[in-house]
Amino acid sequence: MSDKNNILPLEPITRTLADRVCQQIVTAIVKGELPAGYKISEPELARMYGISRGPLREAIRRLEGLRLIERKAHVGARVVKLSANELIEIYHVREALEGMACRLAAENMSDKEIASLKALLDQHEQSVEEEAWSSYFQKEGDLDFHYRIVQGSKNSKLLELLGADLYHLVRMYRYQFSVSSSRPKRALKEHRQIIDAIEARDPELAELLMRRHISAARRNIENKLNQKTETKGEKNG
Amino acid sequence: MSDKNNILPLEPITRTLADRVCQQIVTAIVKGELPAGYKISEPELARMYGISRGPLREAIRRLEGLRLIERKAHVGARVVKLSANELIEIYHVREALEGMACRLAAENMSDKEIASLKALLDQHEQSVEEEAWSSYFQKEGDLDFHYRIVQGSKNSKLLELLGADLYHLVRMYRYQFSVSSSRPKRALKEHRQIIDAIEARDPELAELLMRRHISAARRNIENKLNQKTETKGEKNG
DNA sequence: GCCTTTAAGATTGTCGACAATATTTATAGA
DNA sequence: TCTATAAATATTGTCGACAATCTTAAAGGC
Repeated sequence: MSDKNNILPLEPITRTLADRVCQQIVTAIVKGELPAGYKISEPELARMYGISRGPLREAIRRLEGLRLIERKAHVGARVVKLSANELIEIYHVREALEGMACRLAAENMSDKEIASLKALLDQHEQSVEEEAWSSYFQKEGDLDFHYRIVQGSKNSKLLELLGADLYHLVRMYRYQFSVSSSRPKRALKEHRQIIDAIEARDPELAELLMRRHISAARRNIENKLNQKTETKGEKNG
Repeated sequence: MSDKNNILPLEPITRTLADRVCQQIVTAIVKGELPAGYKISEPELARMYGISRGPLREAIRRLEGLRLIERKAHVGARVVKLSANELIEIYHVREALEGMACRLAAENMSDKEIASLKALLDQHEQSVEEEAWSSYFQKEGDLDFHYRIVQGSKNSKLLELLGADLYHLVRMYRYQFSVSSSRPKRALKEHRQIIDAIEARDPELAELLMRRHISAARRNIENKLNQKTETKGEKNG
């Protein structure tokens, strides 16, 4: 209580330089400020963020763990450039993982969490009807719903995998392709069905509905991609 | 084609110090030479492997990505100590992920891969009947089967998640608890059913069987753990 | 005798410099 | 003019030392 801790940060502003810079770079990549495929120069980034190469390398290593950058020995690191195929792959993984999360959530989610999630959906519905359901809120709101279900599964491994490894990639994709979830009302309805199944403590149904929900999103993307390639004309036919 | 490449290593002997040391530490952890919960001292390990702290920190950071080490800022790193609960969690994740992998494998696995996998099962069966099906071969053989199916899914994200994040943890668990798969003949029979479903190109059935297979293994472990806690007596009743 | 405070020790975080490797550019030969 | 070799450059990998932080232990006060 002396004069040493007179300024103690309310938020964990910084635990270490690498931590802080890592978060900054994550944001930069997700928002596209560091574009996909960008070659990362260690001295350049170090100068940009005002730190030495040591902590920066630590941050880069962590970003690699998050699958946001790829690195080759003696060559360097690049921001990942997810192909259409990889995006489809991610949705297959989400279908499996979030389906299981939903099943477990139906068993382990507390009544309080369920009530809170239903309230969130009410909020979303209001946004939809006000047609203020645009861009930012939609994206974050949708992910918020899915994230809460994963939390409700009470399975820390699921949370790690979906949260750390896939969450940022999906966010990056949505930002850069500015994907509107295509049919907000339809998605909201499916969300309601899911939470109803969870509230009814019906694991089978909850998993089934979540898998359908994500599977539909995947097929939607597949269709869009097919249209694009058709528009482009036949290149390698 | 000059004298520069006269000695090109068949195996990637060493790409970088961090790479090599990382693999060494993985093996050490899996085999229990670095016991669970062990406090990792950077100077000590650096001296042990004859490298500086720089590459060692790089390796430690990678190990953290593989979930084999947990680290806290300014405190240090410890070898993970997976609890019974976490082990169950991992099996839930495996059920979801490998179920999906099996579904995709039924669609994407080549006839050649299927034939090869059936040959592998013949080999396993022979080992069982010779009762040489003990310890090492059993563990690695089982994982080999599962790994090949994941490869057959042709989904690189699945391969990353199951290969990098979960594979080593399962290996570690099997080594340290020296778990025998309880019923080798039963497991082999289930493996045959699975490959049959894949060969029949029946994704639904393939996924169902794989999920049952892993789910059964999980319940088996749960039972053993319950027996243990019962034997221990009631502690927090 | 127990708790608080303070100081010592050890460990991790950070930095700048050097060495090894890959890429690029320039030059010589066909 | 094109190709291949070789030097030059830039980038990454590695190292040792210093600074900040946490842990442990001891001393003083209540």
